[in-house]
Amino acid sequence: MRYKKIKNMAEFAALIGVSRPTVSKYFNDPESVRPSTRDHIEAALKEYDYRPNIYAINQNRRLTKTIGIVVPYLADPFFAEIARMLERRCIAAGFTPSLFSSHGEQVLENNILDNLRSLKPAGVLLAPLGRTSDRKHIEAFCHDVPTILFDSNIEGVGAAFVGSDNFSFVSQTVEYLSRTGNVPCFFEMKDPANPNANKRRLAYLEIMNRLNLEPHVIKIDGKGWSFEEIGRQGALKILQEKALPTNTVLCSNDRLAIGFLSACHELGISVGRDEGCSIRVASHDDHPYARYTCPSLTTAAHDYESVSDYALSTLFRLIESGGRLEKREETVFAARLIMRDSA
Amino acid sequence: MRYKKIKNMAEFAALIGVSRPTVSKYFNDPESVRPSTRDHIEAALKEYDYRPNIYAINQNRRLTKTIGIVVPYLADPFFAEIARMLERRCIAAGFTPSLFSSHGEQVLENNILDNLRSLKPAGVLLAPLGRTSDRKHIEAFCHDVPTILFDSNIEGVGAAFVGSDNFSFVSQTVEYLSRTGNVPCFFEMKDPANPNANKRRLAYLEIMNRLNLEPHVIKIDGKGWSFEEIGRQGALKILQEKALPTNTVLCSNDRLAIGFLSACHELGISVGRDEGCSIRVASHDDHPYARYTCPSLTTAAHDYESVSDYALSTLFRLIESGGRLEKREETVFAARLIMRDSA
DNA sequence: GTCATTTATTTACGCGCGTTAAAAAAATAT
DNA sequence: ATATTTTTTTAACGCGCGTAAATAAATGAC
Repeated sequence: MRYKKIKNMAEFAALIGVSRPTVSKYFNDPESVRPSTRDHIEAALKEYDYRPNIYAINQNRRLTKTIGIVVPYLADPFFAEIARMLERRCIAAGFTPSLFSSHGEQVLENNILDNLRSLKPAGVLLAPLGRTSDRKHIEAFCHDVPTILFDSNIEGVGAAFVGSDNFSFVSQTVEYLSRTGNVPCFFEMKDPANPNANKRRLAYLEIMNRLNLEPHVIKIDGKGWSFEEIGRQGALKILQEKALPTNTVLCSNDRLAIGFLSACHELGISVGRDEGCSIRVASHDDHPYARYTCPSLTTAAHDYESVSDYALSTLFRLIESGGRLEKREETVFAARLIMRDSA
Repeated sequence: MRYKKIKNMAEFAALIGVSRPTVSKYFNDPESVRPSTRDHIEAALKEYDYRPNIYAINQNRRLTKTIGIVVPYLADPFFAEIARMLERRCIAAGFTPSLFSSHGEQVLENNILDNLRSLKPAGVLLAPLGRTSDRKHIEAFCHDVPTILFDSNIEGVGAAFVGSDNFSFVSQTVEYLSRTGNVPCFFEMKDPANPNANKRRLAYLEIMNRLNLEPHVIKIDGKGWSFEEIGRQGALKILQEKALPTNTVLCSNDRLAIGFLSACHELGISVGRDEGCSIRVASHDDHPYARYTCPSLTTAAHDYESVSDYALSTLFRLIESGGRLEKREETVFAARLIMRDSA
């Protein structure tokens, strides 16, 4: 590395004895220049440290090499985990991921999309807030920017949706639970923000109906994204009132279940599939911490890998085809039952 | 909102009957134009939707209004939580936060810093990987970009460090544990990536020495960022070998403790401060999930609020003073003991 | 060694905005 | 009404790079 600081591409090109357009070509696509000049430039890049001004580069480009990733709540390890996978794959594909969290608020989601639009990203992967999203705003955004929705679907918005098959989650847990013990009741928030929650309840009702079993849905109060606390409070109430219709509880998602387990422990109620236990708890998502609850949580796992892989490959396809897909695609991946100790 | 799309500032200015330099002035500082013209422009902005091209804006600026936030591992809820607070405060202060995760890898940390440099951010908040960081690379970065380190300190690097006082964490937990029961042994990873871990061990040794108690440090194998699994495996080994020197375990951090609790449950060992329990477990961080473990985890809490507030206000001070502080500052905040059920 | 082909150079313009200096206009003071 | 101050306008240049056309040089096939 040499001392002198290089101001711009012209200076760099002059310094190494190559014309500026050639250097420009190199940065746009290293394969587009002759191997000998490529080597020459690359050797020079090691010597002097020069990086093109990205703002100048992007000013004229209609699209950049940025990919926006928007999640509703990054402090939720589920989204942190999927964001991690998406980021890595973007980098591997030569794009620059840019990560945003809506922190559960519509205003922020809208602001993020506004900012994102002016970043002129090649494409965007958006996991919307769900029920609290500003549908029109998102629609307008998707109209201008190639966008794939993931996790939460909004009918008709975005070029495609990639997510998990809620029916498959619930059918597996319900079947498993009813084959191994008592019939499960369904434990969920009264007004869930996430549309998947509604799908899961409907799936529960349908499956119970098919199996000719009586369904019980327990709806608890609470809003926001503190699902563990909401689950805990809801569970405390139900358990203290002894209002649990069966000894098997199927939570809508793992974070509620974590709260439920916490409440059980507080009240001295033993949870698990063992003889001595008085209650079974299962749920959905396979949250990164579901393995470490006490007892470990029986749940239905997202196919994280497939969802993130497919979301990104769909986005690349969308980008390559100029931002339009023939028709809106919806792809969901089946869950995998993870049998642990809680049920 | 009108139909026609506005290409650039000149077009917008012409459309609303104001000169382009005035519009430019307005965007740089709305206060710098006469109230009447300000109102006029703002009314027009509601009517037509025009946003200046950020790439053109930033091309000539030496510094942008971006603030980079870099954390070592975003899938760790601790960092997700602090990142959330930092982002919100940046937005409130009129900056645009840009969040990056090193995913535990040196290569990625270096790449992020390289990219960040060319983003010309007004300032950067960096929580480095720690032991696995490339010190020279970070040093070079800090030389060019106003940077505040947080969470993990690297001696002499960056304009300032803001974090938590590890000694205060450990002194409180150790005192509490030894006053309420048996003497604690210290449970940690053999080669912790995070420098705080070393400080915590040293603090433990010193405090035990002061209290005239015999220290026991248990070092377990494992590398990477899967602390829960590492803690679980380590605990299983120790517990099965019955190699625990006392019935009170102080884990270096909450994620290890979560793994420890999981192992205890698997082996049927009851954890808690109650009579019937055979072991007590405590730790440090007050991880967002520490409240929901079974039993809930007694721990020492970071002062998240103060750390993030102070880190950002220091950064703003640094930015205002042109990227240099008189001398490198180190600020640490005391912990707060959170007494729950595990010890 | 010649000719066709590929690759590099020269020259020049454009992008959208920051910025500045001088001139003009508007607001305020006298 | 005039002088003074403040604000806006006009005109013009620069930033760092993309890109296109014409020209020159290097390469490769025969």
